[in-house]
Amino acid sequence: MAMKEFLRTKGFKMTPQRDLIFKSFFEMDRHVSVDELYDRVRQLNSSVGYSTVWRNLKLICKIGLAEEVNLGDGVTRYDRVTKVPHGHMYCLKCKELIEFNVDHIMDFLTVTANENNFLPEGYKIEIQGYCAKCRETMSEDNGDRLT
Amino acid sequence: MAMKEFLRTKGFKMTPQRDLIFKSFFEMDRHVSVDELYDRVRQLNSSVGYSTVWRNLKLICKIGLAEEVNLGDGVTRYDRVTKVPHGHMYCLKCKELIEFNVDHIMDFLTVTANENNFLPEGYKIEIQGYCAKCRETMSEDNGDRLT
DNA sequence: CTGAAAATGAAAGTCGTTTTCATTAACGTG
DNA sequence: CACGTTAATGAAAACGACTTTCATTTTCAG
Ligand SMILES: [Mn+2]
Ligand SMILES: [Mn+2]
Ligand SMILES: [Zn+2]
Ligand SMILES: [Zn+2]
Repeated sequence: MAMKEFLRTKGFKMTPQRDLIFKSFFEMDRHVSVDELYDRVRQLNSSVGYSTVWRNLKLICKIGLAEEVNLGDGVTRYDRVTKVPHGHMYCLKCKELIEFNVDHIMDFLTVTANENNFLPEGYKIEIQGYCAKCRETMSEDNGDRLT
Repeated sequence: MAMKEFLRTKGFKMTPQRDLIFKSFFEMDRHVSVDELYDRVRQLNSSVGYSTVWRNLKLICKIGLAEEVNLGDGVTRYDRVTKVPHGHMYCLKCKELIEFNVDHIMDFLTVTANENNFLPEGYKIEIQGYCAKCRETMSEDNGDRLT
């Protein structure tokens, strides 16, 4: 009942679809795309519409429980919000996202913003490349171009 | 003639359109989108096609003179490559991109990648928020929600 | 010059995202 | 509970940046 109450205070209603979508999102791996969540939700209730999943993902962001992540591959992913900001290592081959702690950097970024009179709303720290798993695979397949 | 030679060594040909597009790109503010460059090029030669501008921007990237920048607003921008990696402060209101030095951070990112056996190909360091100019405007317009 | 290969421009295609619209459901109120 | 207002839903269409296709033109090495 907690989520329902929370939503009410913000002027939103609870529905069976919404309940299912929210629960599925929080149970799945963070960083899901609309399609991925849609597929999962459909397994549990095949009548839920794509736009409903999309709208609820947006809603989850609006109420501050997730944020959109854009990695330049044309697909928006949704990342559960945690207290700790973090960075992402993004594998260009398997698309996996590995998170890493970023505390060391935050001071620097904050100061930089300040110096420029820039009001920060969010940060994005990303390393693109190839994950350990893919590096193995790739070096087996074809010499070792990557090491 | 320098660029023409350079292209030839890579198997590409020089054309009047290409020449115009390349020159326009390097004269404009970095971080242009296809549309922005297209508009500029059309001012100088209104018969150049959109796809030609697009293809040449891709080419500039392929030969290593620029890279794509994605900020999650659905528009790809093209950033001239410089020896120094840098971060971007991205104004959510006026879309301006302010660059900042990022040397302090690179060590940390390199080490982080290493620890995870991740092979880095590129980095993205971004601060999203509101630039000095927009902050002024906004606080005039409506109290000072932003300070 | 000539011919093979690359480049161009217009138009069409792609694909994830977003909006529209008619209908249904939620839920505070009486 | 019944009601009325308002939000939510699902299907389909619209959107828009990006990418490809294809017929034609241009480049440039030989
Ligand atoms: Mn994350
Ligand atoms: Mn830049
Ligand atoms: Zn991988
Ligand atoms: Zn601004």
